[in-house]
Amino acid sequence: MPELPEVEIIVRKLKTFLIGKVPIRIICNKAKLLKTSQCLSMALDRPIYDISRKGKLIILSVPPYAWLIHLKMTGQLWWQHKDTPLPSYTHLTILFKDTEYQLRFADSRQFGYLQIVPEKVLSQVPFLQKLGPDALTITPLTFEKRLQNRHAIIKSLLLNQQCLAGLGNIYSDEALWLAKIHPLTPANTINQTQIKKLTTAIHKVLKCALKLGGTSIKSYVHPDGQKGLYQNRLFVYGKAGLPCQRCGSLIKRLKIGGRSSYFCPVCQPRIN
DNA sequence: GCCACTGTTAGCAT
DNA sequence: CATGCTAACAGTGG
Repeated sequence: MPELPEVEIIVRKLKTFLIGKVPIRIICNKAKLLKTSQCLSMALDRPIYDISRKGKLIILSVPPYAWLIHLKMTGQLWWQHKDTPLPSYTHLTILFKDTEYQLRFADSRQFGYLQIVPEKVLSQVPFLQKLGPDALTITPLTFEKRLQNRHAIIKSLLLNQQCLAGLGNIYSDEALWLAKIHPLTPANTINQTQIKKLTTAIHKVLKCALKLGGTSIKSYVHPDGQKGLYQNRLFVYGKAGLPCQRCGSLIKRLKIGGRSSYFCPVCQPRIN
């Protein structure tokens, strides 16, 4: 569920809670969600220096280690007092020095993980190595270069984190609708003007979602429990059979690579 | 109950 | 290399 705006909001809020805090213990109830190559205790008892993200991956800088958190589809991070009842499917709990608050990692589908690696080898983590440029800051020119030799359809490439990092199913569909591009369009047939429009559309939809606290459809919450509001501003995602807010035609749903794609057949005509 | 669906990604086959 | 399919898992809704 969490795509770039949701992850960015989590990072911003975690910063206000966690910078300078010293993790002293990790309680792990589901071993496969905790990936550590070295002795775990080595990574504890050091202050959190910074928190950032690359695409949808959260990175806690805890020198000389980096803690990587991926929420995948249903992962949640909660910052809660120790006496607050545990959220369902809490698999990891991180305790800190001098506070009764805890960072809790819940994930019903158990696809997410916390991986601790020496900061030195961060650039060798395969997932990070392959990750494309960030969707929030990519320029039309960079985007054009990455699309020009690709035969795949644009919807698949927007979801491909190696092509562009940060978009998921919701914001891909929203951006294509804003840019009036059919999801099945082969990437290498999209002209410069359209790529520029698509880049602008991606930036616009991500920034607006950020401003509204992200999209809370199923499980997404901020670490303090607050929910996003962008689900009220979606134009096409999940809107099959409803009128297009631009032209009134009925929104269609298409299965692309096993994922639902929503689009307006009139605003987003198939050209190629 | 059963089946189809869900916001992600890695790994494998083609 | 590029692309497409499936699995990992658990919940929800028809």
